[in-house]
Amino acid sequence: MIFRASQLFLPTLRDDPADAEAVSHKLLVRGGFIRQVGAGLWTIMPLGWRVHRKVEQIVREEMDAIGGQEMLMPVLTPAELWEATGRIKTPEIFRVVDTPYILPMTHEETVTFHAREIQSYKQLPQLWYHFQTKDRNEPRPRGGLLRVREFVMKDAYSFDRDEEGVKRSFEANREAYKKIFARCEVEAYDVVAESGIMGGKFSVDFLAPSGSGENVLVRCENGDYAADGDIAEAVPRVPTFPETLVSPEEVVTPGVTTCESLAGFLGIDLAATSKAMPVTRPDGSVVLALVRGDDRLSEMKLYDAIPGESRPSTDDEIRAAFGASGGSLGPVGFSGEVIADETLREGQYVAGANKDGVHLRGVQAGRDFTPRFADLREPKQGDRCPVCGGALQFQIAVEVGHIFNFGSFYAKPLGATFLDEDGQEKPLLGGSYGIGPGRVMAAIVEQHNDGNGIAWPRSVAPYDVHVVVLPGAESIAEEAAGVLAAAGLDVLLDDRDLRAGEKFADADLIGCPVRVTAGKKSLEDGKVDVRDRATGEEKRLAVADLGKETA
RNA sequence: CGGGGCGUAGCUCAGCCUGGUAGAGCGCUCGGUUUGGGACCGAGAGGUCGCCGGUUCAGAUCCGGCCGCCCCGACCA
Repeated sequence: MIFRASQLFLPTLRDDPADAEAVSHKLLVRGGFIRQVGAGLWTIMPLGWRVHRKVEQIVREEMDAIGGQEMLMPVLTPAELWEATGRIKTPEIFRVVDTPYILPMTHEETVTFHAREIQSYKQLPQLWYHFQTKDRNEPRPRGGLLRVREFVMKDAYSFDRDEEGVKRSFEANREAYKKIFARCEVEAYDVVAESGIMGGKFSVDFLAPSGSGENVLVRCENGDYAADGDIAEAVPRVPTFPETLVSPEEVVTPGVTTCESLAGFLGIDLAATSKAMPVTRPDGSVVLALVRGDDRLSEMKLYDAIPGESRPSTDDEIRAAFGASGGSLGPVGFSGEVIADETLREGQYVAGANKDGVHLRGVQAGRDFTPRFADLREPKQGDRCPVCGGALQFQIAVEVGHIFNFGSFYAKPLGATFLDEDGQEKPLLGGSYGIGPGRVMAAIVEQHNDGNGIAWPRSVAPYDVHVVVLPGAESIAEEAAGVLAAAGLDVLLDDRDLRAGEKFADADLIGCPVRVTAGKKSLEDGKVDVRDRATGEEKRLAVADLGKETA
């Protein structure tokens, strides 16, 4: 089909929007793909919607290929379904005031409501999906389409009779997702997002390296390890220890309150010091967390390691529990629980002495204090791969997909059971699989752009070919567009009354994969310029040859 | 929710400190010259300076409150 730019709503901007930071945010707004309505609220404009629909179609085809059945569940949802599962207390849920409805963040409750019609193991497995609006009262939307409060999500739900089936469904979806991202030309890695805890539940994130995003992808240079930075098990370097002591020795360290200044003062390796962070549990007890001096404590890992809702201790609590203040805390002589990072199992470290201005050398776990060990450190640049010891790369990434095994979490409270072969009534075992096409769009732009604009992969480009019409060459441009359209391509025909430079700039910005230019030269030789947006390669082709060359 | 920043024409911004007739560039409309990488000349249209209140003869400007948006952090099935 041919689409005439002169008649389209294609508002491109010359300048970056003032409030944009992320490349995808800038380019999608400048190119007229999206416009902001409020914080985290975006209209996808006609041009952007063409891309969105192409991403959707790829997702649809791959979901159908693994037996997915498309349906449509309503946005407006009875709150009672969410009361049944306890998720009603989720703070991000929008409630519709003075009604018994909510605007849900996802559809597990609703889909499980329907799964109650499944009676027998003979009907399993099932895989259902829809593309539907999700509303989430995000505390902080950001980065254009990267994090929003309302968006269309493809969410799929599987139901199985046993763990083996769950695993098959999960893996089928994982493979489908890999194909989806490959077809969209998004470089994405599936990484374990959470493992082995909470009753066998697990989930996998798909992370796309990007110029901006909210996740950190940790990846081994040899390709045998990839993880979300939040949970990556990276191996830190081995410290250079000073000479071993038979028991801890006090050393006076006036005014030394940081590990860096401590290491400098003593002339030792920063990695041979330890850092203490006290937290207070709901019952008022103080727990001391210990990591190596060159590491950062992961608060997320720490709070995961302590049951209940803990928080950093106040100065008063610290003084009461340790008899010293912030910079001089240590595990020796502390009566409460100590949680130490795994790195502290071996070796002797310098730690605070619980006296202001004094530290202890030669402090050894197991001998001088008895900690509980846990992984508490944040992985960092320079760490090695836990599989092969290779160098780890750290990249900012966008979470483009998330697949989740939730077991009977929803089926039990909602009473979605089936009769198994053995005559037993059992809860259905479920999984959910989410992709946001809008976020995928943003990730594609993050990965496919240059100084002039977007370079869409062919599979998701808003139009296949952008035909630039220069003055005098109107008829040959029409002819070229006709040949391309006859070959089954969607053609954006830029017939606007603008200068060549502006049309070229818009073509680069909008980023259709192929640009065809018809100008005065074309009148002489009947040929047009065909330029590849991504590589910049240009060739001159006869109009009649266009279809076969660019299809 | 904590920290920082911003709000003036469709867009990007200046003016505010030091109160006195609201500006520039781009875009838009009309006319003309141009036309293979964001041209030029001329004439125009376009603004309750985020909102409310206060101080003042006088508020875009000073003071107070509120709202909105962006960035960092917390949070993120």
